[in-house]
Amino acid sequence: MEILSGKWKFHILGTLMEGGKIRFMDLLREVDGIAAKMLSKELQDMEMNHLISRTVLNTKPITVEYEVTEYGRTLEPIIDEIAKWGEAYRNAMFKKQHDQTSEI
Amino acid sequence: MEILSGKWKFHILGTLMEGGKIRFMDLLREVDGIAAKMLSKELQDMEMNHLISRTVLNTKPITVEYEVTEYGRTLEPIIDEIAKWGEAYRNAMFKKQHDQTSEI
DNA sequence: ATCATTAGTTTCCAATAGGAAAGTAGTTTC
DNA sequence: GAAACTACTTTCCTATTGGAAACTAATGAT
Repeated sequence: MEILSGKWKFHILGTLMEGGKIRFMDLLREVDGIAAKMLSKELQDMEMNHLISRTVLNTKPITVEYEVTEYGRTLEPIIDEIAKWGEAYRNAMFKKQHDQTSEI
Repeated sequence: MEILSGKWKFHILGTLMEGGKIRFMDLLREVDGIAAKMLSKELQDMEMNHLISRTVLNTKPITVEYEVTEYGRTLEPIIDEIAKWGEAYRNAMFKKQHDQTSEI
């Protein structure tokens, strides 16, 4: 699943799946810790893969709404399965202080 | 799922799940395109996360067998769900020539 | 002695990922 | 006219990822 690669796509997609249509700035606030550049890049990425749709609204300051597409919804079983796993095995935390992505 | 991050973990885990116990050199041959360094690193990573086990056998030239642990097996629903998705939506390839993560 | 096979490790390097901060541009409010 | 809000983009920089190739070390075969 290279289409879900990167640090943020799962979180963004999860947020959009439970929240429906969400504007850029609201995503920036809801996805904790993400920078504008990353959010923009990840959204473009997922839009290119047709997982989400982008709609520009002609409001006072323009706003842009993002939404999971029908195609993106087909990923829900996977996202759900992962969420389920997370809940079930979160307690079995086998990570240690010198975590695997770094050196000894 | 940072524990399944990287280019190879899914492939290695999938191979081990269907193949049972597999030796290093056999994995190197079965996981197409992987370099020894990467295989070694990813196996260590997954061993640290208790997804697989490593067993040294005292054969003529020593051999090392890798196997999915009981804990690693708990990821099977996720792997299966992803495989299912891949089969169902492989045809809907929305990736274009100037693709963001790979080449053509 | 040299080669092959086992399971790695080491080195060197290029490409990608990711973050902080500032900038752009249009509109509206004070 | 300055500040604020929208949605980004740009720049600069560091860290991580990943690959190719060579190397180590033990053992066995030719």
